[in-house]
Amino acid sequence: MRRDIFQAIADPTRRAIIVLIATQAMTPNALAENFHTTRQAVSKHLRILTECEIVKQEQQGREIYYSLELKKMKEIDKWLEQFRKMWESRFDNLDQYLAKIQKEKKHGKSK
Amino acid sequence: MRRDIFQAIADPTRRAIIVLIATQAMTPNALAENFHTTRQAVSKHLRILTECEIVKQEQQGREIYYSLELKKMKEIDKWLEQFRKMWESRFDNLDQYLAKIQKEKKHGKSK
DNA sequence: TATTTATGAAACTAATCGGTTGCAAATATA
DNA sequence: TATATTTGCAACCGATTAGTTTCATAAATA
Repeated sequence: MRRDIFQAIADPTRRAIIVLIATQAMTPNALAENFHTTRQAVSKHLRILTECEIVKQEQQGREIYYSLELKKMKEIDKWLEQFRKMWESRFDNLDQYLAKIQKEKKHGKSK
Repeated sequence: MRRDIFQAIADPTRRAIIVLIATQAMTPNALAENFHTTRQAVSKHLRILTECEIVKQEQQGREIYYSLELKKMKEIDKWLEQFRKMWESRFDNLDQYLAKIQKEKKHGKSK
């Protein structure tokens, strides 16, 4: 299946699952209790998240604990990087500009 | 239409559009030249991006220039925040630990 | 061993998605 | 004014999506 992490986090239920397992590993049954869907639906979401390597499994007897693969979240962050530079540079430049003209006002024009 | 920013960025063409207009405003026609789809398909993507307020329009005669609404990108960043805290505390600590033991290997145990 | 529990997978369905073609409206140009 | 250009919108279509129900398997428990 041709799924990437951006499609994976497009679904609100999957985002909620991601948030839930971020702090502690959970079983499909425990996860399903948090949603108004069947356990099987949650299982399908977990399948997709597993395919994208966003979650990892750890079997314990007949239970399977799912937990978050944090480094995959970093991939989204990496894509955002290019825009972060922009919004940071815009405001930073404004700050610098304001600081500059304020300095010039005080001390007279000096490079 | 029940669309949010996460669904908006799920489509690769829309992500490419976002990147293209991030640096300079562009018309639908100019944008369409960058993809193997019709202008109308690009127009539909722009409609979705507009509904999500990810892009803003500026009419100039019969042309419409689309540009990025940077602050919407920040919303994704905001969601990522909760995970960033985690990976920074985990991986940065790991990096520091690795750097530390490497240093100790070279120079002998020194703080 | 028989039963219950936890899980994934298959088959099906209604809704949505991304694309197309065709058209209408508005603006620029001949 | 007649024509060309730029654009958005509607209607349609095949593929995908998220959900359901049903079933099979494996592990725990009675």
